[in-house]
Amino acid sequence: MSQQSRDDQDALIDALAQTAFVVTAVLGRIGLEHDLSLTQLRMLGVLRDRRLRMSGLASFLGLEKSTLSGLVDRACARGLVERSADPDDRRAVIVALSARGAELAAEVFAEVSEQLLPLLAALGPAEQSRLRALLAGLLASP
Amino acid sequence: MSQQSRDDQDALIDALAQTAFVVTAVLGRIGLEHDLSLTQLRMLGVLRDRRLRMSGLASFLGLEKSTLSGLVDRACARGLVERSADPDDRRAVIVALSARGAELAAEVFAEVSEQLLPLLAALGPAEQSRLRALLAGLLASP
DNA sequence: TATTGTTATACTCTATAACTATA
DNA sequence: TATAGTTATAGAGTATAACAATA
Repeated sequence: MSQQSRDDQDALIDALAQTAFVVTAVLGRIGLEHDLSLTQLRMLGVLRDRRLRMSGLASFLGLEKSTLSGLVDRACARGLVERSADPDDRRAVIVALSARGAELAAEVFAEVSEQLLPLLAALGPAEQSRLRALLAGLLASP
Repeated sequence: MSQQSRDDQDALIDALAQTAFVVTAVLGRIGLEHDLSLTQLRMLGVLRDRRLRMSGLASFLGLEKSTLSGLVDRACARGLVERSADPDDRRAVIVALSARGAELAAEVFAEVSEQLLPLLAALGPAEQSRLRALLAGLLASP
């Protein structure tokens, strides 16, 4: 039993797309309050746990290296990230959060949690666990 | 029991954000193949079931009216949407999909389903139902 | 006067192509 | 020759401010 009709699947896909838009909108709004585009926000998020070369960061974000040059330029000018030389390869440039960038990233991502939490409050604790497990399954699928 | 620890909630928020990025990436990639930005894609999606005035469409998409003017200009130039007069208010402009726009929208959104479905295959039928219900609860919350 | 939409302007994000420096 | 980054250029998306036409 419990067959999935075409309509059921469509409804799920719709729900997923809408959820994506809602979450993205929250990220965008919080970013805006700190003068950060979604891309800058993602960059800060990626750099929270890592130091990367320009090329590595570009492929992480799915951007061309020329795009990243501009992105890093602007973040650098604002003192959020820093470029440094790679001692192993003099062509390469390492990008890392500055102290101020790390501080801002922590602040922003705390706000994100804060603003998504009320959304989650619509679900009970058991349901939250269940949702977490389901999304984990989804994300693991490659 | 079944208390939610801080870490559990953070994990759920992380999963939500990642899901949003994955879904958005799929939408973006399919859009790209048809020379449609995410915003153009959303506009087509909104106009699938509605005819709207410029102002209505702008607020639907969360954009300034001036932004929408350019967006509609470009979509118009490609023959995807059409402007027409509002008989009730000569200041207003009605935007609607053209025949070709409707065709493209149907095609693109069929592709979206096609590409998200395999992701969903990671879950069994009962889990899909459960996820749908949970997301619906989430989206209903505000 | 207030509202609807467009235009002018400016900035960010994005890619492609050409270039420099290093490997 | 090939790779890492930057620069030049161009186009889309975005907002603010000024404007025209209509209500």
